[in-house]
Amino acid sequence: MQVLSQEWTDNVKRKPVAQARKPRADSARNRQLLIDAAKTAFSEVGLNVSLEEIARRAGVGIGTLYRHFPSREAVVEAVYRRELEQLVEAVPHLLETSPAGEALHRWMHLFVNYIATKRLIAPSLATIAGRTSAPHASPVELITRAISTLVKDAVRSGDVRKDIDPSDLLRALVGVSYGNPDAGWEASARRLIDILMDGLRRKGR
Amino acid sequence: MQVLSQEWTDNVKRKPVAQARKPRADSARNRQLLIDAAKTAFSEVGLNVSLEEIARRAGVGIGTLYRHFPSREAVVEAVYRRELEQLVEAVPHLLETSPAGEALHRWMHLFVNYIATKRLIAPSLATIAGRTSAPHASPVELITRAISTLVKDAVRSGDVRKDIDPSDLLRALVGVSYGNPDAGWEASARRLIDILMDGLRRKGR
DNA sequence: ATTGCAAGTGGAGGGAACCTCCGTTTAATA
DNA sequence: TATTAAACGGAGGTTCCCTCCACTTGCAAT
Repeated sequence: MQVLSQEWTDNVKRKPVAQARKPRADSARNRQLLIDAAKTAFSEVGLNVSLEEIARRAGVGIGTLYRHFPSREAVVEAVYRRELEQLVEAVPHLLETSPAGEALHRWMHLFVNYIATKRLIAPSLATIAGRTSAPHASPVELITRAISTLVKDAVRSGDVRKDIDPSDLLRALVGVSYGNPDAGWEASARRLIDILMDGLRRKGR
Repeated sequence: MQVLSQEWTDNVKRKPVAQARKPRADSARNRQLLIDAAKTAFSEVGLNVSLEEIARRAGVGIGTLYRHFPSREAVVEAVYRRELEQLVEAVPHLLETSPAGEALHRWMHLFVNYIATKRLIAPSLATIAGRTSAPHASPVELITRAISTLVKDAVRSGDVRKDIDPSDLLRALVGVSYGNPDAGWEASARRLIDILMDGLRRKGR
């Protein structure tokens, strides 16, 4: 489920004049440790947590953090990117291990996690938004594709009613997550999602 | 045109047991100097300009800055608030010194200034949004009221056509300012405003 | 296995920014 | 003019940022 690091992906595409060596295992491991540590540190301490503390939590030196992420924003972006990746890549996994209806239901809860992270880091994400280079699909696209797959499967298997448009469902998810008083929005969103799911299951009896 | 400082307004309301002394003139002056310095420093250096530089530009000590604004966010908020105040309070002044049509035109350009500031400081404004206490009118309300006054006067005086809804005009202003590529949005917005104004003046001939 | 070495690591340290604290100054009143 | 509380300023302790480089480690070739 873990995706390869961005650097490695890039290296593969590099011109193969004396082809590059495989990246070291510890490098990739440390990168993951740093992103994990950053995510929890952001939520526990706040967005202004010192980079030194993030390095400490990850069990690496501050120099290592700076090699992987040249700036605070790079750290934030990495956290966000990974969250998005996990959301998208969870789809095939969920469809393999659960009935399609339940896969959809679980994914909607993952979506709440994603929004939680996004809310947390939105302030410093703002400055880098709109800077996406050409070959990257937009988050909205990726998410739309993901939910469409799930809905289609769930409809085909008869787990949910036919008259449901994935885009409508996505709008509902965004609605229950965003247009909300700040305190307790997450619990509220999860309750509403469960209700929504119940509604989806009674297929227009 | 300058509004009284927040502190003084509050003091007036305080219980008059041995009534408070008038606040010192230098205090209010320094507050204004700080806000001015902060605004230009933000636009010239960036949002991360050090508070020490802001104090230096204002010609006051760092301790003075911290007495007036306990945190960086407080500075940002003060800049934004004053910008909003100026936008709203410009209305009567403009109406006194210009024909109603020109007052409206000039105000629309002030609106671009306001948006420019807002764009600049939006990232750190995000964290304090939605924290407004009860007795404060929302920015949208204030602005709507302002533009309504201007439009009504301009219609009454015959400077602009009758079939113009202030809300529509506001939406247009937001449109030309926001939904735009980042570079050069300001010049573009000003050109469009001039065109818009020409349109408003030909009263459905 | 051994070895060469590029890639990766860690943390000391210089510099910048934050923020407090308190002795000094100054504006408002009597 | 004298009094006094409010406001000022900036030294300095603390924290954080970020670079630099001597050291370590994993990959690949032998």
